[in-house]
Amino acid sequence: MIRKKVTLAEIARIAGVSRATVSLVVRNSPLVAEHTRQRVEQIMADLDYVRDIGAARLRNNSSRTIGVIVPNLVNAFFTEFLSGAEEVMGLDDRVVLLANSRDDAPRQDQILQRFRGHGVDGVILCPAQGTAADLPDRIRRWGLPLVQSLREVGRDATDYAGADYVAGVGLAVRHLVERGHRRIAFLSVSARTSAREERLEGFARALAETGAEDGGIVEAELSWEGAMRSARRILDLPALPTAILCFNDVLAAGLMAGLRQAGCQPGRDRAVVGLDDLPLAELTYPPMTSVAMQPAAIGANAARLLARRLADPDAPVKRAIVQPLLRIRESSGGARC
Amino acid sequence: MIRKKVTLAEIARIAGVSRATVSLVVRNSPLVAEHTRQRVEQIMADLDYVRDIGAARLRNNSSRTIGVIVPNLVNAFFTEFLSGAEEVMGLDDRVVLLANSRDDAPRQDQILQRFRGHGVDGVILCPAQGTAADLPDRIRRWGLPLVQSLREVGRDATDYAGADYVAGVGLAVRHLVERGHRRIAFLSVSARTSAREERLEGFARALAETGAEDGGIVEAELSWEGAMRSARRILDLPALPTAILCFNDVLAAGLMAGLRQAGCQPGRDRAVVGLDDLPLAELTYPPMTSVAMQPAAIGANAARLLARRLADPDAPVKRAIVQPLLRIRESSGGARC
DNA sequence: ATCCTGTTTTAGATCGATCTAAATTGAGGT
DNA sequence: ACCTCAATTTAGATCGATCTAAAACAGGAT
Repeated sequence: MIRKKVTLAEIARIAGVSRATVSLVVRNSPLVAEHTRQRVEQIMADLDYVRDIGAARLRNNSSRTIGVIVPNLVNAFFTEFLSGAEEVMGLDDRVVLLANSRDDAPRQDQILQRFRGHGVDGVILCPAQGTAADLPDRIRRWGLPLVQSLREVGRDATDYAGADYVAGVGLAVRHLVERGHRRIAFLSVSARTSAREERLEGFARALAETGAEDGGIVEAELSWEGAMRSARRILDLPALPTAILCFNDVLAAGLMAGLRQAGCQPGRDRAVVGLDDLPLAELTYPPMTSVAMQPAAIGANAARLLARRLADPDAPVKRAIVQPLLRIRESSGGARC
Repeated sequence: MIRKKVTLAEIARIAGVSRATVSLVVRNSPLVAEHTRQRVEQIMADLDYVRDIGAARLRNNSSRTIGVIVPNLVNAFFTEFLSGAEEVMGLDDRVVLLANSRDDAPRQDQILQRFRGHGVDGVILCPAQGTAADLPDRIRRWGLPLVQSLREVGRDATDYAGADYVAGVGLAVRHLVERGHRRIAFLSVSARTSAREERLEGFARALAETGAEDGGIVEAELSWEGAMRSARRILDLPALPTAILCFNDVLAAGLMAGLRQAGCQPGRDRAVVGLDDLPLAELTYPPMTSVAMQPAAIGANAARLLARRLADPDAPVKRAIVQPLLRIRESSGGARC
């Protein structure tokens, strides 16, 4: 019942032409005569021929496969990113090899080896926490085109797709200042990544520009529960901030739950602002003010950068930076308690 | 600076043995003498040899690649599923080709062809809405092992990994009945999938078993906003239900927002219960009672079923069904207005 | 020395598509 | 009839690893 695989050679035999000719037809070469092309295409359709891309790659070195490595598949930030990248790759008839580094650098190394063995044409990498700064260089020496995204190591070493985190944090801080907040705290994460540094830098800069006071930087584990537990530490800060800006929406949501548990109503007693504007920002109570980083657009950019790099390996290094948008909802209200 | 690829032949030349021997070393065959193995392995390590899996597949027909097709990459239900599957595949040193069908059957067909061309060893498919019932058969005729998951067409046609949706809905209904609700509505989706049918069937069955009254079945578009708009229609139902069970958490969250907008407080005035227990269930206000379907566990099961099928193509068809768990929070409170 | 046996190693073909360089075809010009 | 030139087609090698079937080798036993 299971038919044996239909190959180029078989099509050629039936059509009475050589394998080379059929190969030209498959690749839409203008070299074949129109009537030959039609006959061969008819036969391919009849026999349900599927071109073996692996075999093709062996010869011409293009697998139409790209690897994508993300540090997390639960956080919507990364899955929207992935979704954007997959979408654009599909348009180009490329296929995505997916792997989750779980933010673990050794695991990430393994994955890269695996991808290498599978002959990917290029890699989109969101580097795990603790990735060695020379990783981009090592990858380059393998002859593997690389685009970093969302995070990066070795700044300017490779093409990069991201959002302007610094500006995004600036939007949030200015919004809070306009609402009359003077002392703003930042709920950060412990994991050291470029995304964290940029957000912290944006925070410091925006404080300087607006003249608002640094309400303190508190670190939480990157999880809903971690942020919830951090509420206590924030309320115990020597000089109580009236607003708290959070590293991302997940932390902001957890913090809001924690504050409420401690009898403090976010959006009324304390302002809370998130970053990323994930769908969950609309679901929290009260709905969360956040800054949209548009991860799907970043993913799409990353895919386009990689496509460009594959087309021209010697093109100059390029950065595609998405501008963030402030989404005002209700969690950034006043400060009464 | 870019070194040429290191091949088996090169290792063989340097080690002074044949390609065949090196190949045996690569595959950990017991046929090679210990000292040869060590010498060869040393050289492979020194030269940073990476085995070309594509070339290997061409000969022995195993690419250690499996395709996963999901209908959506934004809904956490599917990304958790994906995460579970990717995880287990990685343990087995397999790699995941990911694609998003966007719940579109023709697109899904294209993807399958693409996967076929890439020589995947097998496919985990969550069939798109409107998938032809004979698709599993067609895929079988291609000689491509298939596991369906989360949804299925042509029941019992293939291995299947899922959750017991019928039982899950039963848990929710019984919980509501225990809380004193007698008239329960169901907020469903328009997209026709086996998951929808099962949940509806579970609803009908649970009503029959508990003697509760069918409060009506309302359909919404599968999105947060769609559910929000449906609140009006539910409140306009001829006989107002005291509780609404929703097809999934996304709908339940939207419905809760819509109800609140209409001046009805979920969890106090009307009970709302979701299905799936996504992380967002903890973030809604009030926190949502839901039934955990454990998509990550389902994904892991799907991967294991496929691994089993690859090991033994003639094994009998098997189903792996996860038992759902009721998570009681606050949205399933009383009915006062 | 010779034969046997079990252990290691290997030459050469193979998977399916593509590349190179060359052959074939056919039309038009002389 | 012969030559040119462009348009088509093709034989054969090639990519890198694995398979098959057979060869080489070592260590006893005779």
